[in-house]
Amino acid sequence: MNPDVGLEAIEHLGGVEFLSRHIPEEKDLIEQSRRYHALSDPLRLTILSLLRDQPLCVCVINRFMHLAGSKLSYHLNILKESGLIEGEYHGNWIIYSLTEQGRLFVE
Amino acid sequence: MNPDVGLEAIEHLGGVEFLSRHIPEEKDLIEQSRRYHALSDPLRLTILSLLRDQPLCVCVINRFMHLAGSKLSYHLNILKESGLIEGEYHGNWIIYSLTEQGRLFVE
DNA sequence: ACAATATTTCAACAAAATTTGAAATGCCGT
DNA sequence: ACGGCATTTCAAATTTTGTTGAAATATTGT
Repeated sequence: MNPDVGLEAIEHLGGVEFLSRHIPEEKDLIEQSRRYHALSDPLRLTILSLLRDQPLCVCVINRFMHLAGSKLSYHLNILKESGLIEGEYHGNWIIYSLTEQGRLFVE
Repeated sequence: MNPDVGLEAIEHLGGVEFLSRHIPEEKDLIEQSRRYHALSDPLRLTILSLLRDQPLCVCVINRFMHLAGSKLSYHLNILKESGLIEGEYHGNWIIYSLTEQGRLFVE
């Protein structure tokens, strides 16, 4: 037995399989969910906000965040791996900045 | 010792605390990360896509997804709790649809 | 009130993400 | 090459999230 909402409209269009017409491919779903996962933590969202107007080194970020170094590093790495930020050595420090992708999610 | 990038520009504007000027409040950070968490799973993204063009009952969603009922229910609940979908009984079935918020993340 | 179906809830378990502190690495100045 | 600082890496412990199957709840039709 079927509900009175939603199914007929689909059945006469080609059945349940027709529903798949807008579903992204598996690999895109995985990439997308990976990016959302990177955004799914308050600490990481804070880091993105900090980088909004200028690149910053880890030490300055942490003047603000007050985390164990390894913890901050862990979160920076997740943001980096998902393509939201990038980091580069300048002398003794690593300066992180938003990528173009990352910028899409700030502000 | 401080890096040659990022800090002075901040120091003379009011120090590290000035960085906080764009950081959302804690409760907003938590709500935001909660929403992103809901989006951080391929199954859940698939459900949102399925609902793109029409509300659907759980049974029709599952004709497509082929999940254990309790598993589908678990994911539906996460989407609902984060405000991306809403469900309502129509007769024997619960019909889920995208909320306005949810619509922002589909397509 | 009862049977039948759709869906959710619950508790136990499994898997994945996060935290922690110690050790390693990278870059600079001497 | 060495010493010092910034940052990362690693493995173990902890916490959170996701899965499973059984039992509970909700709704309709009789």
